[in-house]
Amino acid sequence: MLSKKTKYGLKALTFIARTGSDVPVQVGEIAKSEQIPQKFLESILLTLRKSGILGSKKGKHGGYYLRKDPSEILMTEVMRVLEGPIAMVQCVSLNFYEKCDDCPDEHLCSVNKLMIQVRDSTLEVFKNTTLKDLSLR
Amino acid sequence: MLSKKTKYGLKALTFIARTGSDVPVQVGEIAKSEQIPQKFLESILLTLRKSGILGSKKGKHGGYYLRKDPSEILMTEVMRVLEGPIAMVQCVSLNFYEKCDDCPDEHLCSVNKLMIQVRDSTLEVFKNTTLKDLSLR
DNA sequence: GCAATTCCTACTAAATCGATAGGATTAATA
DNA sequence: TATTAATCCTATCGATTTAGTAGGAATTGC
Repeated sequence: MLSKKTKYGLKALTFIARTGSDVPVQVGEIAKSEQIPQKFLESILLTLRKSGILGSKKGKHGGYYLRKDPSEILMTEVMRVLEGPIAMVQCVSLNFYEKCDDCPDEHLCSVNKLMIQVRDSTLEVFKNTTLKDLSLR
Repeated sequence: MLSKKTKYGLKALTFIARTGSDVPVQVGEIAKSEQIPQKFLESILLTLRKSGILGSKKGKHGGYYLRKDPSEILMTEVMRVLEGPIAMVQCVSLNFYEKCDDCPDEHLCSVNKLMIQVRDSTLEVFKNTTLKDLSLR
């Protein structure tokens, strides 16, 4: 299941992209419009800023803005920041690989085999979807 | 992330399929070979039996066996039994649909749009993979 | 009757999730 | 320069889920 963090994060990014401007958008505005607990959203946007997807401006009239054009923000990047590994098992993860402690040989493992396929097909979707695609109504 | 339950369940099913016979396989044998805590595995195989994927024989020389040929056991079925919904959000699930409480209109929701694609591509993998495929080395 | 197996219920420790609380820091503006 | 409004940061917390464990009842083969 998708975490609320990721869900809220995607909605917030979409909201910002849909404004179509470079003027910073405030957390409160997004929280109200998307029905997201404001404090929770704050921490999510902070994560997105630290990862470089969002930029921020502090103080009065501050807020968050996209650091790239929506058409250049891939879902692979967003999902990895918000949700973590895209693969369903670590032994199949491209960016977060770790050997299974129980599995003696990955190449004989049926779970490994299946999850590679799932990873690749999911990756295909994320690689071909940008924030611009999400923001189109 | 895939739960251990699902991981162990898939490994156990593969193990049983690989025996290639109708003689019941004992939990202890699978647990030992696949390095799975026996009591935990017991409960998993019980779930698979209740769902109709496995059959069982009690008492001495008892154990678990497949109720269908491995080539007829689809991953869609196995995954739904072990892991639950295939979709990453309920509002996109075919078998476990539920409306999001926060989302006023699914058709305008960017998360919905993205997760439908992920669901379909994952489903495509599961629909085209059988236990037989997994059991081939 | 005994041994070996599945079946069933209940419990538990640890981790994760979904927040909330409280304030520090920064920037615009009057 | 004081005020206000925003982000930034750390810490905490209750609820839920996960990954088992414990103990024994029921069933079957010999």
